[in-house]
Amino acid sequence: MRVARKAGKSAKDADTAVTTASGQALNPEVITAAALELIDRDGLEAFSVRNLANHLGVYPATIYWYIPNRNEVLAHVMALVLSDLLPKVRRRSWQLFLKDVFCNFREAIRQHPNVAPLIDSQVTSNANLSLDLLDGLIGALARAGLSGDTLVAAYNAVLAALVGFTAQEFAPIPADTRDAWQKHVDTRLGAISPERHPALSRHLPLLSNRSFTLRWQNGSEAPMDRSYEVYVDMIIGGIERLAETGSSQS
Amino acid sequence: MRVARKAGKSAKDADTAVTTASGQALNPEVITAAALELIDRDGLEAFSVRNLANHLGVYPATIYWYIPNRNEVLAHVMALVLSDLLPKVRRRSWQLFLKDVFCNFREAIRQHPNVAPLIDSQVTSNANLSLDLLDGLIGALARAGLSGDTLVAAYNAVLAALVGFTAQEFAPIPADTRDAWQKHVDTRLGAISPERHPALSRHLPLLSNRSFTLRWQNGSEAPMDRSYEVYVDMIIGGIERLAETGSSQS
DNA sequence: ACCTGAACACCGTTCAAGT
DNA sequence: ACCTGAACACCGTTCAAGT
Repeated sequence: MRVARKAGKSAKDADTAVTTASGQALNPEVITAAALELIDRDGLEAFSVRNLANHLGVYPATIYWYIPNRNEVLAHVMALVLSDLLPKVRRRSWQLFLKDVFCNFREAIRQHPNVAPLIDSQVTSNANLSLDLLDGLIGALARAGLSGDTLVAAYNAVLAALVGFTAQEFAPIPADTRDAWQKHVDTRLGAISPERHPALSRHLPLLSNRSFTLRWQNGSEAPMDRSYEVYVDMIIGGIERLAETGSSQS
Repeated sequence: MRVARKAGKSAKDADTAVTTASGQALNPEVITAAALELIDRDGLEAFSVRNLANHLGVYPATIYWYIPNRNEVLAHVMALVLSDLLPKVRRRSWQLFLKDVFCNFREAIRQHPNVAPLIDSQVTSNANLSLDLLDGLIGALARAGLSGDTLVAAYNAVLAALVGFTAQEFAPIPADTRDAWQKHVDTRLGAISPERHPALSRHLPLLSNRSFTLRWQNGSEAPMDRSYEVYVDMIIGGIERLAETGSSQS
């Protein structure tokens, strides 16, 4: 099973050794890039340190010489995916700045949807968002006229909103959901009866596969562009209103 | 290691057999409750089907007779945690209805913070939110005057907002973050220099440990009540504005 | 300094066999 | 119908040993 490793010529292995076959250019960056590649290709569930090592043509323990544990590998992957969120254009209104960040974030995840489940665990805790970005966000809120506790609240609202929608939009949907849903829709007179759930059954045709918890495809197959636009406008509008009312309300 | 199982009297095992020692009252509900208990006590990372079986005084394979796989167990756990979100009081304004749901959701997770990482994967995909709740939410948006695509967008915004903040607030924070943060703060003149990050370094004292990505404790230790209030008001205010402008804007 | 080779202590899940 | 007992094919991580 583990043959012809250093030679790296074996065509038996599905993965071709990427680096160490030639020179020992192994380093955290190479490892992170390879990890993202694997996750993009095979999904997060299939990812393991052992697969990663295999893909790099190296023994598992080698990974640990560069990165201390699996979680840290995933943190690096998230940092890579989210490394380029800062809007390029300078000196725009704070509203447009925020809008750009929201769009960039979603776009970044859209190009690597399989990392979506990592957003909450990796973004919030360890700062994988660059300090430049955080500074930009806080600066935007300050320019909006916020300060003190209200600025703190607005910052948290923005960050919650930033990751919340996208994390869900691209969250993987269990394979059996499609069938389970089919059953639900078929027995609509049962579980989703007009008497018990009037609003739901009335608007179901409209919401079907276009809404969270009422869909069987995720954002990769069924994007939610319009909803995201409305959502972002809601957040920005909310900040505007917060700035108008002032930071006086307890 | 696996001794005196059916007798269930062994005090060597840290876990006391819960059910099957007496009668075989084993069923999905009992299993789910036991799983939640374990997750509450030991955290999600320590949870395994084998531990669960052990805790129930039963062999791992037994679990699979009632619930087909590990993910399904976790789905049941989420359904249990989120089973009681619907506001009791009837006939209030749609604004108050939404506010109640937001508060109930956060409160439910606050009582079982260790399930926070499951929110995105389990809530969005499989409908662990009851149909009653979904109907209530859609009904509230309809009462707000929304319809068509705008209602869809608003529904998605509400659901994204509902789970986004809380999932993050109670997300577990890696053990080493505290130290890593300490280092960051110590070298503030380095990484967080006033020249490079003016807004961040200016407001850092205010944001420190009170904001996402700038904290070393999660919502269990450092709650974010005020931010959540502002956040919820932003969302509800956004829906109001959306209803006023009508569903005309493309 | 960097990597091998093997081991340790776990997993989720399956399956024949018991009752 | 319900559970045992053991196995299969994996994990993350550690560590002595090589170079």
